[in-house]
Amino acid sequence: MAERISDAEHAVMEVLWDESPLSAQDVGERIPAGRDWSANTVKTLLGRLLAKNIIGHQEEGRRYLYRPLVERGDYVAGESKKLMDRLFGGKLTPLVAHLAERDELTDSDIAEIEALLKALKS
Amino acid sequence: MAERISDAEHAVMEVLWDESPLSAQDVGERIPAGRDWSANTVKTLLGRLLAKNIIGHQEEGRRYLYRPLVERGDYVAGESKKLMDRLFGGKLTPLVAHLAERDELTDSDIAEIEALLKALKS
DNA sequence: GGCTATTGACTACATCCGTAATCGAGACGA
DNA sequence: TCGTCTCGATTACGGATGTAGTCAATAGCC
Repeated sequence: MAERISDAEHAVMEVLWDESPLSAQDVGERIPAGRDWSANTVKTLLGRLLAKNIIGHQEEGRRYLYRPLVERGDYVAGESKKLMDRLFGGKLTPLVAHLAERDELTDSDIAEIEALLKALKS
Repeated sequence: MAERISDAEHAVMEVLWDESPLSAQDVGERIPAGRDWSANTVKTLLGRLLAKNIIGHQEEGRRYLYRPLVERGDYVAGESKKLMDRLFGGKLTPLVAHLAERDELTDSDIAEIEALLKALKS
């Protein structure tokens, strides 16, 4: 397992993580606009995710309802780790330092993170 | 520009970011073990990176020396942002929170980041 | 001057990805 | 019962990717 989730597949997963189980049609309706897919495309992606055992299905009448088999948290953890490993030698500090250097952290971001860290230490 | 760098290409870039200019052969020798590429593979990747204008070359005798045209920092910034946008709504705080929750932050990580943030505020 | 080794260029090819059309089986209305 | 609509399954297809072989030019060796 631990099969790769492609970008298009990820969009489908976000829908299912947000709400499930859903039919193929429901998923299609919930795909964010901009990603202008035909119903067939959604079905193909669901099929691929099924084949990879990343989602499961249950019959409901003459159609399927799909639900995630993988927790969003697990997926997110894996992706985050991959990025940190690849670009920051596996450490978060350089990532934060990098963002700070790039002025991509506002004062309120900093305050939020400080508060979070304070809470973690208690 | 701002062409996509694939995974295999990224391995080549890391070598060049670390040291440049290098010949194709030098790059091949510096690719980390485990990634067991033939010399031809390295040359193909260099060619693709050249075509995308991500690296440049200069003649040195009858061969080329390659060097990056893109800063590692810029690349890293883009990738980090992409991850945060995709998984954390573009905010760093949830990423930190997520890692903390997963016990992927040691006490010394937390201390380091706190020190970093403190420095940022001054 | 011809043979051989090196180097970049070009070609190859299987897989994955994004996107979608088509097909076949069952459900449903006429 | 027959055509139609709806689903999932299968097939399609161009482009990117990972990996590598072959070709043509050149440069050095004998």
